[in-house]
Amino acid sequence: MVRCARTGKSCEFMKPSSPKPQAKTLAKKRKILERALSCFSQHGVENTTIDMICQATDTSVGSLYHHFGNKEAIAAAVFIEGMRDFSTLVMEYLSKIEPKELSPQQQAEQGIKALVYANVDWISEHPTWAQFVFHHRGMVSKGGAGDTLKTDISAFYRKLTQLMGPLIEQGVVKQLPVQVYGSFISGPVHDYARHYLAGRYPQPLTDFRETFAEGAWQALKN
Amino acid sequence: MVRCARTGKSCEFMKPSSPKPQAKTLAKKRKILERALSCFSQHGVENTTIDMICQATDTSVGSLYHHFGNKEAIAAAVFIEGMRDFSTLVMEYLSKIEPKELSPQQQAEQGIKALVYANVDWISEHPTWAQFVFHHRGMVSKGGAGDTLKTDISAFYRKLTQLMGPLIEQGVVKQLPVQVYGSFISGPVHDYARHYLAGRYPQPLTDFRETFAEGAWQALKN
Amino acid sequence: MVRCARTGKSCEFMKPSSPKPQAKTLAKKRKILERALSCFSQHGVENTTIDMICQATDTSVGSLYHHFGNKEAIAAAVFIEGMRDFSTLVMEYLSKIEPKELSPQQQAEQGIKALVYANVDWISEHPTWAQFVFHHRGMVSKGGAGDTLKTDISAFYRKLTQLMGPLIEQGVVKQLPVQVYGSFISGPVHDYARHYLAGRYPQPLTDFRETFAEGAWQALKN
Amino acid sequence: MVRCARTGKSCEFMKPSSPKPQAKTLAKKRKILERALSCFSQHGVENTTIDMICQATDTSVGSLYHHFGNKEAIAAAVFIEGMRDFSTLVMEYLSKIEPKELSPQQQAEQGIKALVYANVDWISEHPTWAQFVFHHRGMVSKGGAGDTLKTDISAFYRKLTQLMGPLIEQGVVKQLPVQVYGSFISGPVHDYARHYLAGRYPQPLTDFRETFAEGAWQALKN
DNA sequence: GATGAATGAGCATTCATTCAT
DNA sequence: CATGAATGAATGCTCATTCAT
Repeated sequence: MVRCARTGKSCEFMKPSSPKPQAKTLAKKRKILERALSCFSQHGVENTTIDMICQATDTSVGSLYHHFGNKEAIAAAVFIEGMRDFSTLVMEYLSKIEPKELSPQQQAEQGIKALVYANVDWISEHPTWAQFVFHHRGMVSKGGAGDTLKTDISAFYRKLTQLMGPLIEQGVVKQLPVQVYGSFISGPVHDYARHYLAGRYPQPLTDFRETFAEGAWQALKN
Repeated sequence: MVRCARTGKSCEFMKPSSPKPQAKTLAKKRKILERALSCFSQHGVENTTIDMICQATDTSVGSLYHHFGNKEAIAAAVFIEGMRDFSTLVMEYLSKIEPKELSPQQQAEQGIKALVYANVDWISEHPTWAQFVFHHRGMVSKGGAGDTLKTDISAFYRKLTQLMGPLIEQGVVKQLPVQVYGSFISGPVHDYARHYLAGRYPQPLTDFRETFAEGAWQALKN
Repeated sequence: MVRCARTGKSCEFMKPSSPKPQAKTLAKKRKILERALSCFSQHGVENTTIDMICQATDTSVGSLYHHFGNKEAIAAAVFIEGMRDFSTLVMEYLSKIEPKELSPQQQAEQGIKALVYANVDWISEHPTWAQFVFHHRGMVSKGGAGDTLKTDISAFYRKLTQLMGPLIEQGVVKQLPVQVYGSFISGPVHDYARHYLAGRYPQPLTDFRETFAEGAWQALKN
Repeated sequence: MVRCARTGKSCEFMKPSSPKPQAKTLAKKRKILERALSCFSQHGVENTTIDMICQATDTSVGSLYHHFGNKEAIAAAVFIEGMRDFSTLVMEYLSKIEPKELSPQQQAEQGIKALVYANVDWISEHPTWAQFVFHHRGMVSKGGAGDTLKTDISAFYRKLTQLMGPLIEQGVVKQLPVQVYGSFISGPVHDYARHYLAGRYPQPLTDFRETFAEGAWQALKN
């Protein structure tokens, strides 16, 4: 038996709905997501009402629920859209490095710095999205959309492991769990960004792009 | 003139409430704060209802409002209580360093590491409180209690500046704004802690106490 | 002039819709009715949504509205379909009695018992339909389909009067309004059936087929 | 751990709320129940909105939910109040019979007829309540109030068994399950009442008080 | 005839806050 | 100081119905 995504009710006859989203529809969904993001980051997810989103997106309540099912699903969709955008940038930066022309040390340094750059640049270019994405990871696990996210994240970690694994063995960087790597790379940037985006720090994040990159490298190199 | 904690209104006839709250009352307040914290961290602040806090604290709605004025004030009080607890630990760790017996490099290293230790240890000992405190800084500025906090925080930064200022001038550590220091010191720890406390990472924070300390030092030293 | 099934509005230019619906269409309508019934009896009419019926019948919302006009009309159609089925059985049972070969007492007894049997048997064979039909008589009067039903019911009572009228005059059964006859005949059966179908009684209705028949006869005979 | 009756949410600290209803409060509850009944019977439970009940009872939404928790619970409370009222009348009628002065046959006849009278009289005196009570038995089992009802009902059946048991053994009435007794006693009355209360039959139920009593007796006697 | 996206009035329910006792 | 009944604005969500394609 299948549950209705919207209602949650189930009925012996229900079948899994076939997913045939039209191009037109997709464009509209994307637009809704962007506007919804703007609401979320202004007021916080909990304080954003469906009504706000309706007005921001020029959509009726019914239509919103027809496409997303519920408020949480909207937030999750926004989150995933942002996460995907971010990880695209990460992959792009990493793919620019040409391992064959570099020494192990150079590979490591450039890899780590590329990750820091990706963080700094994406946050600077998409501040609202960043603020939202980095504060709502928890939200997604609940909604059914969690799977999509997990796929993305594990792909990310696989890439990271693939990159760092050999370098760890060669002793050019410290031997640590992948997660700790992540914390050294994005921790300082996110911490600063959070305060900056909240208006508590005056100097923009980009002023310290090199600082954060160099710091992460110094913290992780052997 | 005095403002009513609840209404925010003020009246020329109001007198400051008796300045010596009874021991009994204080203990009860403390208990309320702890239980409220537990609610907040279970459900999130927005999703914690006054009713939950009432039941958790064995207090009536009326009583709660009599003492705190409104929900936001309760959250702010919880936040401040935690923040104060944390900064007490920070000060304690810092005061253990004997500057006179150490070289500038040693002073710097020990100071930076002490701050990392304080973060790691406090978070490990008070995980719920930590999770709450580090995610709700924004909350307080709204409530009238913001002043109390600002006092605390500026005291903290004054202390940090006082400690690092001379060392920066002597060139033993990089020349950076105080805020960036903060990000390198607490960023990685908090990032890891957030994931760990959310159950996403298996290894406890304390396993990397030294790692995070050494990393911060490497990132900041000249 | 003809009324639009959907809007209820009428217009001088409208023509009666083609009087010979295709076999294909009829079969589909029947299927829809059966599936809709299943929904109604699972969730109750009020709690059955158009969406459920769509999924249960593999039909689009639009199509459903095209054929029936509105939700109430669907329920009414279901009701009437069931009622007609039931009354067919009643007529069949009654027509098996050969009045000419029987004494007035025998005629009366067999007639009354035939009616009880018809109730018991039809309910047992079509439990869902029965549950629905006997609980929603009110529903139809509202919808425009009421006329169809009234025709059926008055035909039923005419038949009953025609059967019992002479016997009442001859004094073999009590002299009572037709409606009271109906209550003695179907009241106990329906009461028991309601509880049984709701799962409150363990023994199936058929176990008491003869009991209910005999009881009705005893209650009504002179 | 305990669930909040209203919210459904649970929190580690919650305790079962101590039931201390004041006299004043109880009177108000009773009034609310009566007015709510009137709404329910006019529009049906599903079609009665909370708002209607609020206006009918001169109560705020909040207050209604403070006392009852949700709409279903209100309906259940109404149902139980009515059921209790009815069973009080049943007991009263039964207690008037003096078994010692009567023959077994007389005992049986008077007992059965007393039950029919109780049905006819209560329905006639409380038509709205009757209409509601006899159509919503299913409703209660869902709500937590079901236990209260089960207690009442089983008490009723115990009484009935206690009364009829010996008479069945003595052979003055047919040997049948208690439930079938119930159907013969209340089935015809309820069937007629349903139609009458719906305005489909002209003659009031009381006109056939004796008819239904005699009919039930004839159907059940040996 | 069929489809399903769009609509929006309507509903149950929540919850911070007040205030009489 | 404590209590908890009362309040009602606000919110997320549902669902019958319409209509352009």
